[in-house]
Amino acid sequence: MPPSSTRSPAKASGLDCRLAVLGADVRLTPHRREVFDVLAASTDHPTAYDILDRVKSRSPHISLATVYNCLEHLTSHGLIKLVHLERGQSRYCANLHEHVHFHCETCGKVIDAHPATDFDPAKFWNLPKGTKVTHTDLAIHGTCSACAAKS
Amino acid sequence: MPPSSTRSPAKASGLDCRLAVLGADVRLTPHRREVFDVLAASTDHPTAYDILDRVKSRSPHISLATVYNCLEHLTSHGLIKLVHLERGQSRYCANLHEHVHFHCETCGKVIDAHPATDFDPAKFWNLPKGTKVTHTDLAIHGTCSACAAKS
DNA sequence: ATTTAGAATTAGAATGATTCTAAGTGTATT
DNA sequence: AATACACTTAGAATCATTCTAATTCTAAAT
Repeated sequence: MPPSSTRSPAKASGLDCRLAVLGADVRLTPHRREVFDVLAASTDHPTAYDILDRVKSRSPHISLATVYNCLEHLTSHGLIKLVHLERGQSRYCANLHEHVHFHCETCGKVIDAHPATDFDPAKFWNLPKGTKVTHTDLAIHGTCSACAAKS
Repeated sequence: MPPSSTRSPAKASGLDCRLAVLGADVRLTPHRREVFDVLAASTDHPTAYDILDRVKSRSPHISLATVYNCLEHLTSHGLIKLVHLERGQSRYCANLHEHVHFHCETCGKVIDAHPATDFDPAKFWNLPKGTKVTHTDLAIHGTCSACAAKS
């Protein structure tokens, strides 16, 4: 029986886990919760396969399709972000704070970089009139300090 | 017979086309030249398939593999750029001026936006010490003016 | 408690994009 | 003419992702 008189708009299932993110009370099935927890505990921007491997230690029978389903659900509900840096596998990121991605072209590592000051793309680039911006994705490519030290 | 006494470092073949880009004298085979010309004449950030279709009007027997080979060659020689905005097909761009990409999430259109003023990512984001930046990729997602007007 | 409806999960097939392979062709130098 | 080597090709192979159909699970209705 639900605790409040009206049903939550998002139907719950499974163990009915909840996650308070950005003021919203999102309910998650056990698998979705595990996928989220794995990603939240990762700072290396794992791919779907990486996440499958990590979730398997807790849920050995989870399938890749379910991981993709969970990631899609979490992404569309704004709990995680999808990162496209290169051709090939997409990466995922549970850091919801405003940030950009530094991508080392030598070792492939991806590092979050947080803003030092406010940034408004409209100030720097001439967008056609009437354009509405919902979000921006900045990827900074180069060599990380560790790789730069080696060469 | 080559015009100068020493051979160009990049061996030429075919009709030995040349292209002066960014001060360099790049030699191109006919197919590479056609792929470049098609892309240079396009402002819509075509995919490899789009480019295949357009090149076919001049060279009906060109294959997709050759288009990919040519695009890879042109990209690695800095004559064109690869653009990753979404999952799925990559797009290509012959605009070598500093610019960013506006991506309409409604109609999928991609528009180049040129800088209104100088932009240095290091001023806005805290990168670890010793990091070397080679280039940045900014994608601005939103709704283009045409799609915004419709809704 | 049982039934029902609908969402979640699964394995595996299907799709789509890209890369690889091996053979063939062409061009330039020997 | 012979050789070497880059370019091109078709098709196979690979990789990432999505789809499909069957199954399981949960919550609500009976």
